[in-house]
Amino acid sequence: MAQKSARSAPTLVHVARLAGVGLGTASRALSGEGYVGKETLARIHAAVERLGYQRNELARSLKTNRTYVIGIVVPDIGGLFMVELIRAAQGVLRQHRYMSVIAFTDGNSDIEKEEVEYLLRRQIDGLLVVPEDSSASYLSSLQTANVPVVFFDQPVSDKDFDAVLVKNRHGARAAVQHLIDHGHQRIAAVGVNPHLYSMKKRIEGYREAMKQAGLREQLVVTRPEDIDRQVDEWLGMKAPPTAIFGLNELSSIKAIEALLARKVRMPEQMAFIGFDEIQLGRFVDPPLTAVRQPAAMIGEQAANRLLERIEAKERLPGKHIMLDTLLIQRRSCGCNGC
Amino acid sequence: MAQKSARSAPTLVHVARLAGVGLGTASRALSGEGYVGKETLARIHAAVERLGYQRNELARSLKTNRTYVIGIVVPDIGGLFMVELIRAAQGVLRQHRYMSVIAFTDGNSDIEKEEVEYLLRRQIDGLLVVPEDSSASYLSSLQTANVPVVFFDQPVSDKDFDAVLVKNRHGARAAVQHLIDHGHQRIAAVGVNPHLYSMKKRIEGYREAMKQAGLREQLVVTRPEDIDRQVDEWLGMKAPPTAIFGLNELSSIKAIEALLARKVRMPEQMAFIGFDEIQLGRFVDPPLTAVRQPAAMIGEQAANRLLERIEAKERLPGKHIMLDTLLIQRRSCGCNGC
DNA sequence: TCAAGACGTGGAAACGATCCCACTAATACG
DNA sequence: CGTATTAGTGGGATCGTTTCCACGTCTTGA
Repeated sequence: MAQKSARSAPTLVHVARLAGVGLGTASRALSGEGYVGKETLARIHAAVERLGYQRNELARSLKTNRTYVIGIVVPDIGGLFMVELIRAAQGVLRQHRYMSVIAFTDGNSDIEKEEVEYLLRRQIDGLLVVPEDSSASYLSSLQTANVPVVFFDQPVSDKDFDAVLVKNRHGARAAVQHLIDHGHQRIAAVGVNPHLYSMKKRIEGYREAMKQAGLREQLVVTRPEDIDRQVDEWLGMKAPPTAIFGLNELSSIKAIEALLARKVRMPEQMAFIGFDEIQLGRFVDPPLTAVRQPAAMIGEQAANRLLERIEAKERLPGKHIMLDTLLIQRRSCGCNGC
Repeated sequence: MAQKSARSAPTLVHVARLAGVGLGTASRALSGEGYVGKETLARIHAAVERLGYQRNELARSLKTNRTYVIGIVVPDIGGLFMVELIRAAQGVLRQHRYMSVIAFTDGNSDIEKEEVEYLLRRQIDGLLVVPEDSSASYLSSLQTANVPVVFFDQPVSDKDFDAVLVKNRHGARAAVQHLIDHGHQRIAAVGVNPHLYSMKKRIEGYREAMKQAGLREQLVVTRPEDIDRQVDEWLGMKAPPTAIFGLNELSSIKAIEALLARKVRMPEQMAFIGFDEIQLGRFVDPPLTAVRQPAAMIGEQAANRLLERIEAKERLPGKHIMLDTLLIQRRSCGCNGC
């Protein structure tokens, strides 16, 4: 049981009473809608001041059917990518007077479903979700609750929903092509979480580039903790790869960690490009070349689209927004100084 | 205006009607409190199923005066420290069926006040705050709203409030002492944000250690972007410092960045210890020695204390919980292999 | 002079739950 | 047999707002 103050918090009724006005008038005065006399207004404000009145947003939301709360559901907040993305989305929402609540799912779709449904019960006005898999089990709840949703980073199978995506396939392909342009023939790729949409697309990109150049794929998708061993294996081959492509942040971190630990010279002995920048990428020797995702832009675009949907009176058709990646050329790929 | 579904969401009234029972009975059935017949229960559940009923938590909270929402207010989520801390707190809260909403203040105390007051209006059940300065302007609002609060990382001047803190002074002192034990005489310290409580305490620790050893202080507290220049200046001195102590995460990053850029050999030419671990600390050559804060523990302890306060019927006295730091000895301090 | 508007106001009915109270039936106990 | 007690139920008041409606009182302009 929550403790109660001796005198519990003042309500609008108290304010109205103290100001000597009707309840309706007090409400109008504070919401700023509708007529209210200048002098009355002053009296009401004085009363508010005196009592330290704070409006109860719960009651207000119940009546207006509007909470001004947006739920953001993401798997995790490990890397910079998510942080930036969330921050950007939050910034946009905040400007429109929405507050956001963030829920983490740990990459578990059951938790994801649970959180989404809980948020719906809380009557949030909108939802931003990085879904764990494309067949999210709560899609029907969303439909019936009729709450605007925008998906991030991974689309859902139902075409009625919006999604903001980056060109994973295209970005991966460009990165691998860049390695090929440097003359590499044996290019290995390493990743985790094969069921993720973005991972699939990046793998596609890798494959396309390799196939087009007539090169043999060396693709390993595994658990993070096995990457170290994998790098070892590659280094031990008679004809080891001369370049590694890290398919996401975590893979890149593990791979780089392994390479650094073995004092492999980059890029001479092994070139490297990662999808996603990693925090130490700029400092490490050599600085890491990487495919940068426009995290902030993803966040902004998603938030904007969500607001659009919330404001819209009619039902909007689903829309996919595709964003470009950018190849940040530093030195681990063999470029120098660019 | 939020769009409305053709048929708006079903309420308990609809459920009760469909099941052919009274409103009260339906409520009791779903909350699980009070008597309700076995057969009736089944009928109600069937109705819930049929209608896809989801309880409206807003209405419920309004009546029960309990939201099961905790606000977490932090300056920023730049580094690992905050992420870990928040995650830990959230984990504990989640287990007790509380959901948390996170608000960022950008280190701006006006935003901080705004966010806290907004959260209070939303009738949250408790608050976890990393305050920007100890004289937080909204303390009186907190008192009158009578909402349980626990402060993190920095206490507020009012002794009635709880705070979970780390032994900043002690940790800093131990780190500097460690450098002294390695034989260093000229130990510089660099930091930012002098008004922060934690920064002040660390500076105290640095000073104490230096004074006790009879060494001359070389302390610079400045803006992050000036650290590069500062390191330059130190390196250019006739008798340059032989060790640097980074007073927090950001300072350490900037300093290390500067040292790496100038290819300063560590620890031979310059030893380094940072307060707070930095993400690249483990990978950089040499691996960085650092004072580790028990981030997860801070989060847990704070969450637990908050729950204690929420559950308590009487008014609890303010309590400070102090946690130990840990010196992670890697190689940048001159130790090797330990 | 009178009707039409603009201003300004108070009261009551929601919003969707909880929960207390009153009431019935059936069982138990002396 | 009378009276507690337990199990089960329905209804209404209530949480703190917003919002609609009715009803005044002034200005206007024809």
